[in-house]
Amino acid sequence: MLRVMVVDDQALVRRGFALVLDNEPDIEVVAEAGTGVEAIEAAHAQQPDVILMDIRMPEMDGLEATARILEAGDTTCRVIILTTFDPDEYVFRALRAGASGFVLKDIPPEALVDAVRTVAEGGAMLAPGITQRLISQFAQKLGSERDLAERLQRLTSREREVLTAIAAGKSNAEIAEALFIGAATVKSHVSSLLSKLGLRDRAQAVVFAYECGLATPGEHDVGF
Amino acid sequence: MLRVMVVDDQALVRRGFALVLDNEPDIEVVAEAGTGVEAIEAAHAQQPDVILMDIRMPEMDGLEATARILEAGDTTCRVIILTTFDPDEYVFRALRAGASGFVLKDIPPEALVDAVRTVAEGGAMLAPGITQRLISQFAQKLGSERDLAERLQRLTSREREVLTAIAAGKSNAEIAEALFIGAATVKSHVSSLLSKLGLRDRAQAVVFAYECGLATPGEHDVGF
DNA sequence: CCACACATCCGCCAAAAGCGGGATTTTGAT
DNA sequence: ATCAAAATCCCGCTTTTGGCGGATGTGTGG
Repeated sequence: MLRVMVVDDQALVRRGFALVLDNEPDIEVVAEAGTGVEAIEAAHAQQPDVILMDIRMPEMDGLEATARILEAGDTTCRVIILTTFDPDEYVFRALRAGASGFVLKDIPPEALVDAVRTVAEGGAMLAPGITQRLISQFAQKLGSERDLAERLQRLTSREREVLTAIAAGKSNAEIAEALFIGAATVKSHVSSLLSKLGLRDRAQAVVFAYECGLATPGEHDVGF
Repeated sequence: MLRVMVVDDQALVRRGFALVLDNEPDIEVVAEAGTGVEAIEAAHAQQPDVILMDIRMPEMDGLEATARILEAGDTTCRVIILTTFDPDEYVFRALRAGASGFVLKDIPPEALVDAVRTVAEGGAMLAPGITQRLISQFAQKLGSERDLAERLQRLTSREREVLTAIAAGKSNAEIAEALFIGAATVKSHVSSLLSKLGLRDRAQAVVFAYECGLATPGEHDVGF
């Protein structure tokens, strides 16, 4: 039995969703909440499997509440964000908060039920437009890498190694130490790869490394 | 009326999907193809709205065919990739090729029909697991950007401007020219921002800019 | 076998970058 | 009005960097 909680400040909306879900034999609405604070308390007390969370609410908005509930770590529940209209500005915050779904309130009842089941099973469900945008953003990044990656092949393996190190923010001396070669040799490799790639300095080399996918954001700590 | 094309090397599978779709009043299967090459020809000739594309096929796989069809630009059709099992390795290629959907073949018929309609309307439809992974990857990246972006706030607006220019591969002289200030001033800003961010040189500054999202791959040409 | 290309290595030198000062003006907030 | 912060500029000084030339090994193909 799927234990679901519905969070919305409008009681009528809340009851509507709750009725739709309770009508399913395998779904049980175990809690309702009208504010973010209530939601946090109820999530802790009832430990639902899935939470349907509205964004606009008094006291604390749904995204903040989502983040707190999931950060607490004392629960394994998953959250579907409900919104009325253009989700553009909220979607990134929602994903960062840890939401597993993001659907519009005009979703057909069957689709909502599907979404709850899907999310409970570990999947994710986004409104079609959101998915489309997520894909676009992803594809754009991957797309430009191809032609640049070809230029990478003109480098020797040693040069690629050096370029990777440069893209990690290492100085020539550090690269020399890491590769067990002389500092002068590193400079030679650097000069060579800059020339081959048509770049001027190591800063441009870092840019190139990121643009072609040799380095990708989120890989290293920027502790330096 | 939605014009749909089904591409799969197994005739039975093809017919199965085609029958399901043709059964809908607003959907018409206008073409079928058994190979990637056939798919390209048929897409050009029939101009379908949506293409259901299998991955594994002789002659040319579905991803390659998808890329060619969409690259051609003489069509506005959208593609849903069909696959049997673990799509892990194909997902990125598919998204890069321009696919608007990625679903497993064990999808329920109604859901497939939904997917076709959704995609035709400009949305996207991914298998729940895929969506989940896409979200995870996104959330991870956004997460690491968060704290770094805070450090960005310690900079003055001018310093952020300079940092952006550095992240574009510009030299101090070029930055000076672009901002209508003296080269010495640029050096001051650079020194200041490096100090504030705890970085050593401009190469690390570029890394920081990419890691915190100030610069993102795929934005500028690496023509320099 | 021997040229030739290529990768790898090193030293020298000029240019750029980065550092630590200091000074002036503009801007904003109290 | 006043004070603080930011933005602008300047100047030496040291370190790093990048370009140039040259040395060595390792193949590959004529």
